[in-house]
Amino acid sequence: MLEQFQQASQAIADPSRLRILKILETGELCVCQITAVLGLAPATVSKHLSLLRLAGLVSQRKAGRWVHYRLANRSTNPYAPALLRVVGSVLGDDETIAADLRRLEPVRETPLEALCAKDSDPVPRSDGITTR
Amino acid sequence: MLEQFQQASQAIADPSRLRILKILETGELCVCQITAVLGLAPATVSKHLSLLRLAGLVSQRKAGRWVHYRLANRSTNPYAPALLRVVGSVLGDDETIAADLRRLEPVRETPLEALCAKDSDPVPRSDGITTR
DNA sequence: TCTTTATTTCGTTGTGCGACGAAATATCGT
DNA sequence: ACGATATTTCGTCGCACAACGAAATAAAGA
Repeated sequence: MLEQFQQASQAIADPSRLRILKILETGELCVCQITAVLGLAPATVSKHLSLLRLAGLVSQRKAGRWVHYRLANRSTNPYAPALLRVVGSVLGDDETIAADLRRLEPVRETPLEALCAKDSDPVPRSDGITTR
Repeated sequence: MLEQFQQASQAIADPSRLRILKILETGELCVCQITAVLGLAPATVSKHLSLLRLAGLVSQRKAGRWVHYRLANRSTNPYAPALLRVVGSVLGDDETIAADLRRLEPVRETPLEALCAKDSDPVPRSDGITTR
């Protein structure tokens, strides 16, 4: 019990995972879309998603080559709903989160085949800082 | 903003700090009382309390030799109230927390002068495990 | 003032985790 | 079956932190 609460609260206590949860609030996303928005290495994003899934905060759905993640509805972790509710009620005015959501828009427009292609253009950050 | 949320959620994502918050829900306590209940070294408890205070989850009040801590009402951290509310609504049935509360009762009965004396008897754990 | 003691600070040690690149796995399209 | 690619796993590095003992600080009482 105490361990489960710790696991879930630890999962939301990381900036990258928080950013993932906030963009997932707009709906299901596949790993390469999340990677494009965050600007982190695929391995890093995958690890974060794995942790979020173990904590019961997100669930996954395999569809062909792609794995789609979404916020968990009925969670295996009894503390996930309350914590997800807090996350959802918060950080609406954070600049990092807002920038992620702006970067997410064109990502959602682009077909997965084009977005995930090896030589596809990275989604630029609005502040001009380049990652990777 | 993101940092403040991270700081507060990281603060609640530790078993020892969670135990501290849960016993503080019954009211103000001084450091030596908390130490007696948790069975951790004073330096460790002090560090945890310092972190909780930086995160805006608790506030302190100095009274003579003793420093009393309580859950923060009006916090410096905008995310503290929501997270404290979650903590308060949860873990009522956890055995570790329940044992802490049982150990807390006699601690509250004992005057601080007797409780904190160097050679005072430690409050035994109900499960027989001895710490330190 | 001197002693006692509650609390904090300091320094150390062991552990956990976030980041990445490289390698392994799985699935699609040819 | 084969090559391409999305995702995960593995191994590593650097850093943050939980725990403690020892030393420093602060306040009470003699």
